[in-house]
Amino acid sequence: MLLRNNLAANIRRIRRERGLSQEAFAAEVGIHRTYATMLESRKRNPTIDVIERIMKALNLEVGDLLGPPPNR
Amino acid sequence: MLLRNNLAANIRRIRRERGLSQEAFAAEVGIHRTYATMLESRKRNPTIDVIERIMKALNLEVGDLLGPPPNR
DNA sequence: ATGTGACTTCGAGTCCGTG
DNA sequence: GCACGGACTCGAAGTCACA
Repeated sequence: MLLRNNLAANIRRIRRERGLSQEAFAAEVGIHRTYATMLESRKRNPTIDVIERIMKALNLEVGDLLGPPPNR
Repeated sequence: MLLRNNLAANIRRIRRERGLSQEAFAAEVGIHRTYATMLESRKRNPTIDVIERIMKALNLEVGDLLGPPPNR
């Protein structure tokens, strides 16, 4: 399993758990709306600074974002 | 604590635990010698693909690399 | 509200070397 | 063996128009 895929799945899952649209999520994190879309579709290869901003904005641990997503 | 700092400390710690030089470590992971130096000195902002290559090369979990380093 | 292609700028990542 | 530097390429960051 690729880290990039874990990230995509975890973002989408957590974002929906919290009832956020991609736009609201992007605003929280401080990234562009379209960039958020691209992360969820595994089209980009983000740096750890971006990962960090997501973690801080959503109060997450690294495992929550990059670990294997719960299989559902 | 910044993710970039965790990474730097964890790489250096694990690399030394395994008795690898920076050069040997870089060769294992498949990155450049000088880039390995820069990661350990927190001078660069790697992508998650690089993180992944380090994890796979050294058989690590995300928490081992990006989590808070053991305080010793 | 989500997704895509295209664009510019700047830094990720490599390669040469030095002390 | 490690830190640091300059010069280079290409891809990530960040944005937009449009569907």
